[in-house]
Amino acid sequence: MPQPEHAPWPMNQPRTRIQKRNTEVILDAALEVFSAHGFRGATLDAIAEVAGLSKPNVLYYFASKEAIHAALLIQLLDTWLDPLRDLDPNGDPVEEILGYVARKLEMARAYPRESRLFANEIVQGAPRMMAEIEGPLRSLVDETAAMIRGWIAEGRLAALDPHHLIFSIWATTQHYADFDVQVRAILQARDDSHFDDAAVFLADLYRRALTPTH
Amino acid sequence: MPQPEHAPWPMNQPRTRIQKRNTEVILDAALEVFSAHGFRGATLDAIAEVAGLSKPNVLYYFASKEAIHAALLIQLLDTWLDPLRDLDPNGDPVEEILGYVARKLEMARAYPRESRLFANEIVQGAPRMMAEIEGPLRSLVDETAAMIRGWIAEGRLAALDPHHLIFSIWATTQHYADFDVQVRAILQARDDSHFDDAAVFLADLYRRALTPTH
DNA sequence: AAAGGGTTTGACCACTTGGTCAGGATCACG
DNA sequence: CGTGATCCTGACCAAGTGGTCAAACCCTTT
Repeated sequence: MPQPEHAPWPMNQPRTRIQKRNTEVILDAALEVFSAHGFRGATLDAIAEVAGLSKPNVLYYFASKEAIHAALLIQLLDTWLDPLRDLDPNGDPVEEILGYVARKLEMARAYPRESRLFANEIVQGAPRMMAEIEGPLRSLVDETAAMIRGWIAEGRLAALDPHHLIFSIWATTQHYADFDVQVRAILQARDDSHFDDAAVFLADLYRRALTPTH
Repeated sequence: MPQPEHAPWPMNQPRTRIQKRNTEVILDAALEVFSAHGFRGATLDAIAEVAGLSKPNVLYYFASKEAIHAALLIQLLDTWLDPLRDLDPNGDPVEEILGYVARKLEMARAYPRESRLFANEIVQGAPRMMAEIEGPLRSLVDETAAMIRGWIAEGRLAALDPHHLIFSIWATTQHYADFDVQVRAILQARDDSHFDDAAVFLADLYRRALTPTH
């Protein structure tokens, strides 16, 4: 009878100690499984096993597989875009963008599963994220693009298409998380140190490309 | 009784007209489905429906779901790497690399499904492609990196890490295929014309970054 | 036109999957 | 304590899955 009707308590602030622990454990396990197999490829059994819980118990905390996935995505997009919001219109343009590249690369190193979760979703057509992309994400990108255009007009940045510049930064940094196995196989990397080389490379690349030529 | 024992005729040159047509139809349908859902997310029923054949008939031409997937990947990697082989050690370094970028972007435009098939496989850990990556792919990349290092030593190219340069080219060009829906949503693109802008941007980016400063 | 192969299919099977449910175990609090 | 709410589970189900098979249906060749 007292089964929660999914979910009666506010997801963001669980009511009991156990709720807090288990929702966290489940979301972490789900991140592991969804990022490794995509939505359809992930199974509740796998999530339950990684979480160390029984399948019905997982479904006690989340109404469905969809609900777990949705909870993950909502939680993700915000933190994922934070570095972009940190761009300071009053800073030095080249250094601001280089800083953004560095922060984005650092996220790829620290949160590869989140990056792959995102990648899986987009590659497969973003069926559960289109609204977020067309709404908040597009707005933020457009604002940033306008800011960059301003810098270019002031002659403080080389003239490059702002939107495609942003795309290229996303692509190059997330590549080290999404295509991790390929990068590691080619570099025969045993640890994370190639991220340092990548940081140097990307700083060089974008500094050379973005510094205005007078 | 005369069921082919999977597959008795050489896959590359089917024996009958019908075999040729149906294997092609199946592989095309499989490309569609695998690239959109990943291996585990794809179903034989879906492939059969897209192909316009019955499920048992699909399994008459391929031994299993795995076999279809393998046939696709084998066929893919070669053509995928061809542009890299076209780099001419005797050409102008900057123009050679810009040409490579342009060809790679053109492939992303012309063969987005192939790119996404590849992306799905790598993002999910490349469980069925590791051998190819650690073998032929790594060799080719290492050779190319050595060539680029030579150009740099001659002062004909800016000093940038060759491996990471190659990664960045893959990342930026394939991004337009793999993250197609995101790119389209942000640019509100209704056709393919943003690929032209991307071509201009990438040429600008890499020309500025790669041209040596004397 | 008959034969012999290549081709196609409906029916079927074992297994996996997301999800349900009744009841039991455990916890928090008066 | 004890009692009510929270937490957990084994057993179960319907739908979907990859794959099999015998029988029927072509299609070509003689």
